[in-house]
Amino acid sequence: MNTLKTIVTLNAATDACQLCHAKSVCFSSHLKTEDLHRFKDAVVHKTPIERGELLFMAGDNIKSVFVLHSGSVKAYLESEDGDNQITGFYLPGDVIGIHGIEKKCHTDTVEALETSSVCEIRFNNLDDIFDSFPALQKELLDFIFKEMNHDQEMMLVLGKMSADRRMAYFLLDTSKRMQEHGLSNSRINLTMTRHDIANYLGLAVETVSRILTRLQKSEIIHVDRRSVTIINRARLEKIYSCSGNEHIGHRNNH
Amino acid sequence: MNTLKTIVTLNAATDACQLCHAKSVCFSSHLKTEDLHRFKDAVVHKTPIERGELLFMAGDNIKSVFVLHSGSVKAYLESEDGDNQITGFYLPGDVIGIHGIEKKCHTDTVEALETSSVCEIRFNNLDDIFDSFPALQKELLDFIFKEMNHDQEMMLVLGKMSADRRMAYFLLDTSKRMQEHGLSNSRINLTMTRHDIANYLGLAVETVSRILTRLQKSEIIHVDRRSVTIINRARLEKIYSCSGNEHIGHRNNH
DNA sequence: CGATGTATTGAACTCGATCAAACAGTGTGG
DNA sequence: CCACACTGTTTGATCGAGTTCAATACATCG
Repeated sequence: MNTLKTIVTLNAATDACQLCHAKSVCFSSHLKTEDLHRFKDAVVHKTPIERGELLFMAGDNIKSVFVLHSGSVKAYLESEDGDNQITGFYLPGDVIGIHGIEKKCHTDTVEALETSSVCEIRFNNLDDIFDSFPALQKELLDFIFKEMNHDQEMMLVLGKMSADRRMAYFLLDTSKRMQEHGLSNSRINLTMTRHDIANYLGLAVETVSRILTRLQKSEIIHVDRRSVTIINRARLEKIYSCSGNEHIGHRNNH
Repeated sequence: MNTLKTIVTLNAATDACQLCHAKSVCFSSHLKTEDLHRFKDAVVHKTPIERGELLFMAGDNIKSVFVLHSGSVKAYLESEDGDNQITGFYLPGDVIGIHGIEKKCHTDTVEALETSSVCEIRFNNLDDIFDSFPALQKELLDFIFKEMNHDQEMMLVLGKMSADRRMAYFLLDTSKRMQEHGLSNSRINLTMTRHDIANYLGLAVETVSRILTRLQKSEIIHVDRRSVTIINRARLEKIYSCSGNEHIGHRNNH
């Protein structure tokens, strides 16, 4: 378990990007055709990794950046006591493995939530990353800044919000991100466990479970195992934005 | 209150960097002499801002990046309900105003904690920021990545740690950063209020106050108003790293 | 001085954690 | 096909860390 897969270079690497179903959301889509060829030479497709397997671990040397091709993964920081903190969930098109670039080694560990595959963009020299593909520089930076904004937003969520608001935030944010990645924005497919959600939001599993149940009883969402459908987005947004007012149902409303 | 100061270009801009007491910690120290001249032309020194005044606000257009020259500032996110979240405290040499660059407007607000001054590095075009001074590119990126790692670390602090651990983290981290900036690492001068510390750590003011008192009674730190001296760093580190064990004194140990 | 912002301390309360147990899927192997 | 182990999820009952409310102390400054 948790072994790193060996790298397999595809013969058809040149065509791979054209055929890639994540093409439209991949940051390489911003390259001009002449650059695209050089880019493809740097790209290595890795064999899929299974649920629970690691893409890399905190401490590993960084020699490349990854773009998630299919599936979904979680990134987490390892704490001194085994109490990890999930820092994010990633979807196809997302850039992975940029944290700790300046230290030349990963600061986080990335683990597959389901069978997933990535494109690995190799660099001879880490300092090259921003020089090799000038056209990609802006895209990569945009991604880095988006990541920073997300992390700061999480500071607000974790530092200030009630459990209900955190959960509402998670559902709305996941919905938004799925939409940005070309997926349905009302039916959310949770590839992570309740435990992962709880960890990410700084809550206990039981709390996550209870809130989901309450949201369902209030007919704001519909929950079926790992599939969550947003029924009443307005009320969910109200729970997220309002600190008071909109409460989720009562103990017994029969 | 809270008005932005007008910009004053110093005649002696060329010498300013040489004379600057933050020179050794400023990222411009990595420039070669030929670049340094071009750099100085881009630098504008702003008149000092007083405690409570804003350097910029969330939503303002970004047309430059700042380096803190003297004093200290806090950055915070504004929440929909007036409940802000402080995302960081900055010391001389720190780069400020990089969040939201890809959106071309600030995502956070920066406010002086004491009389402070900054160097403003102007850019004609935001996309220039990483092209104008190739030698600075790495330094600026290092700073950005360091910031990202800090933000993620805060996710762990806010998501997983007890109030005691958060406080220990804050004291140790502040101490470390002050040392990196060439200041004493055992006597910490807190330029922010208890309220700010509480906000930053996701706690109530009263909790911060109580923990400081307890830490003092246990002879781990000495508190005198805004000045905190670390007496027993080992025990403080134990509180930070251990989740259990090392507890801070008892109610009454007389 | 009094006035104001900041800090401490005490008492009561609450949200969410923890503990405990049952339940639901999903294999796995006889 | 069923018994089983195993992992993930739900639900209930209890507990406690930290919040909230309230009052007081302290520092600084007009």
